[in-house]
Amino acid sequence: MATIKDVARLAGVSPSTVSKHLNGGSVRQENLAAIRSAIAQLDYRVDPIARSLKTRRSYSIGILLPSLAAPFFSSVFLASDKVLREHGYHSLMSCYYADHGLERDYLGYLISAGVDGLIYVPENLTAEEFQELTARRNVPVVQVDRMIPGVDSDIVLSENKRSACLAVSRLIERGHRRIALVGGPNSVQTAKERLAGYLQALELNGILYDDALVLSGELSFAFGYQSFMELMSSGAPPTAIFSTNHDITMGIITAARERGLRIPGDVDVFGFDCVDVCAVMSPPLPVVHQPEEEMGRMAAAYLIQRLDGYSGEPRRTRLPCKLVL
Amino acid sequence: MATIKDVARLAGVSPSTVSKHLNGGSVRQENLAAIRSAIAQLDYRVDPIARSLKTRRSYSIGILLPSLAAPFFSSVFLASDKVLREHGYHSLMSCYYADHGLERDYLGYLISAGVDGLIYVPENLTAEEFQELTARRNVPVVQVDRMIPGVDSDIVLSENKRSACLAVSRLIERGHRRIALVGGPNSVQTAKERLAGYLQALELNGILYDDALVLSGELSFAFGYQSFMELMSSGAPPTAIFSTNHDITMGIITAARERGLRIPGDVDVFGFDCVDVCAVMSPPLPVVHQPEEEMGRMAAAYLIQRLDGYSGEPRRTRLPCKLVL
DNA sequence: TTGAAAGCGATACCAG
DNA sequence: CTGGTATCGCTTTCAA
Repeated sequence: MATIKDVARLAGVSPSTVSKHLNGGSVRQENLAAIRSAIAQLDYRVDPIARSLKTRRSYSIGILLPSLAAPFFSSVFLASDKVLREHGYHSLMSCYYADHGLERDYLGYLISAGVDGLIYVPENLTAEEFQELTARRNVPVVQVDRMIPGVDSDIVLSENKRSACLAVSRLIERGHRRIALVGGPNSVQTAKERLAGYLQALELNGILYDDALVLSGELSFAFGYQSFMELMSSGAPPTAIFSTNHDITMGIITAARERGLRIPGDVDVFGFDCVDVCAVMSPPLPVVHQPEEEMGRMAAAYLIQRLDGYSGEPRRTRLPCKLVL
Repeated sequence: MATIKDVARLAGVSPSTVSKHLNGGSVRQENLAAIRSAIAQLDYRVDPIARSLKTRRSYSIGILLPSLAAPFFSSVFLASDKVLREHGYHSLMSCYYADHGLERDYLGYLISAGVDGLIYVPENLTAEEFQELTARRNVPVVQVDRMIPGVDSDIVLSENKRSACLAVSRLIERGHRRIALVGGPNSVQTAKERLAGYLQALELNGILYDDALVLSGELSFAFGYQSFMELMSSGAPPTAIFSTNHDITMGIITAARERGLRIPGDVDVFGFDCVDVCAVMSPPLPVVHQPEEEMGRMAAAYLIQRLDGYSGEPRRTRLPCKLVL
């Protein structure tokens, strides 16, 4: 691997001059030509490691997320990546597969591995763990989609409670009184908020809360499938289900079909996310659509502002969702 | 941020001694204590950037993949991550969202960003582009799931042709003669191989190839959905469909249900991947199951061997798939 | 505009 | 075992 010195030597200038050119400075015509040719000849490329040791910038952004296989994240991070790239950054993702140990480890790793900033979708970390891992490091973090209560960072969320309430209200308007909720664990703040919205809708409509109708568990296809079977096997099954997660929704739909139950004929279902998939069903499955692209863009924008020196109070943005019926 | 010098000063030893301890060397008892206490007191952590400038090792492995939202990749990289971690490495993923420009850019970026090795799922790059981007760099690459023809690296694939042939043969055994294939673009080697298996099965069974029954396109839900509609709207629709991709399969199933066609009653479908999802349908959708975990583990193992100095010929491994009926 | 020299934070060699 | 010194590759004064 050629170094900047090799280039300098071949071009007959000093390393400083090469460096200057590399970083957009102006150089005398003839030197410019010589440097360019030397670079081409040697296939020289700057070593980002060495560069960032000196500059303390790597122009890479860490993305820490719990799961690869969710269209929601795919959309969010495609959008954030686009913005980041426009500003000269690259995204480096680490997936912790919803594992607490991995989440800790990768958070610590990314923070000290030299990323300039971090977009983080938390799941199981406590505020204390987070503080400990990020203390003294000067890496701005933006939490997306979820948040660790007690962690002060920029945050981009959607209006989970409000959207959930609207969705459930919709089901109530359609005449349902026994509405189940199948969602994520309470350790996930976002799941809690959606549950709160569900409860609010019940309350607003004078419907009594029935413990047996609320199932919280893994954000997975399997959990959705099992939950459906469980709910429908009970003595008093719900007439409608509000599912607060994509994978869960898919599990529910599959289970319903397997049981020979029509949606929405026999049981009504309201989902969250996965608009593309749901829109194509017949009839389309109504869902709460989160503004993935905007969430991604905004997270990236917040991060870039911090990297550009902005140091105001942590911002908490709640983006509105749409009900797609 | 405290540096090794700060620690040395506080501990009353030289940086070299601290470094020795940091890297597992033995140090006199009293110094050990002093160093440890200094590290704790200062919350010192080694700077991986500086370290890797010197050692030329970052203990990070790049993972370059075309898509986040595929359970297949999730399984593969969970498995590879596990192996890599056991050997002290971390995974850093970049997703290029099936975009050629992004694929190029991120490949170049990762290669020069200091990853020690790369696990790569290619899609659109030519061998020339690949060579150019990786030339002179000494980063071992393992291709997984797909391959760029002409690129000599370790490769872990599954037996695409054979599995496809078996799957289609199965459909033929069930009495089908008009079998459609819906799969990926020809630029993806793996898609080609599966098509080849399909053709082989037809030939072995004396079935004439019908151009109208073979649809190649994006590896997406939408393409599967459209393809199904197109196939079933034609004058002579197939009685069975072989789908060579998860997302495509989901699109097909959705479309079939929308049309009110029963699987396998009205139209038979054989899929690829997404075993968990397909197993839970009723009746379970038969699929070719690739050994994701083993693919991931093996890719990681190959990489680690290279990083440990192994320099034999590039290895091409074909892992057998299972038909899950 | 240019280049000599210092330094980013850590490791490695080698003499003591 | 210990520590001085050189060095990794690049950027950054600062004087010329």
